[in-house]
Amino acid sequence: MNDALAALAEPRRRQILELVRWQELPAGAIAANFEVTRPAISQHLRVLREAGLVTERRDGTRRLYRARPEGLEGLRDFVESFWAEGLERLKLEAEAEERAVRRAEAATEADSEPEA
Amino acid sequence: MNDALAALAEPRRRQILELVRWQELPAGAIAANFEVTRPAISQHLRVLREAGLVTERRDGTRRLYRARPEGLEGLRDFVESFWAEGLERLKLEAEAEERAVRRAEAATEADSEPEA
DNA sequence: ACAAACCGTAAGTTGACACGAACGTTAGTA
DNA sequence: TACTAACGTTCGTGTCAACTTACGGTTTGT
Repeated sequence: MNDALAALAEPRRRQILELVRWQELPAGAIAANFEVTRPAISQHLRVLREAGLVTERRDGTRRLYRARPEGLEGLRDFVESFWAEGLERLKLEAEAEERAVRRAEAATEADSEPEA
Repeated sequence: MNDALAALAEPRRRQILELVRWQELPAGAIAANFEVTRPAISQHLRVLREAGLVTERRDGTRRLYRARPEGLEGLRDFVESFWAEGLERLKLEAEAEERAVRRAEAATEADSEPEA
């Protein structure tokens, strides 16, 4: 999960990941979509591969890359738990707030009723 | 989503986020949990705040911070869609592979049967 | 064996960022 | 008003990563 976060933090690597999301593409074809040099893309592909976000398959002189969704599993679990538990916390606080308001209202009634 | 990824890429910011996940804490108390100086933590808190991952509330001279799970919504959607569609793609490919195997088996039977 | 195609690697440069030291700001207190 | 506490901010420094250029390696075709 840690590696996936660092790999995804780079915008260009997210673009590369989008490219090989549905298609299997050779490194040269991927590099042709950007304005940076081919070695730069090659380095990005290595980071993505070491993070488990892409697979590499050799076909003759070419190397074919493809997105690997399983590499996002750890990050998915992290985000999902943080998201779910965070909303749960907000819900509990909202309920506690509501109870506090009701107590305040009850106290106000108790104060004003003797006067009424 | 973009900002959240860059903010979470830093390990220390993830630790800070864990600290204020359930508690609301002042900057000094957060800094006391680490071996870096308070200004460094203050800068991290600013990054987290600008990324929408924490809320800041002033109480006298102190500033209280707390995790803000809604800030993860964009990143959650990104990861979730990539994850779900990726697994769907793998499933479709597995089915296509199975059909190819069946065709190959049928062709083998058709070749061998005339000899039998 | 030789050349071409495809790709990764090594070294150097540059920009971004985390960090520490010093200073500034706001709020509470005598 | 002085004084202190709790933070934030600015500036200079070191480090890391993305990029380019140049080079080396591997596979395919002749």
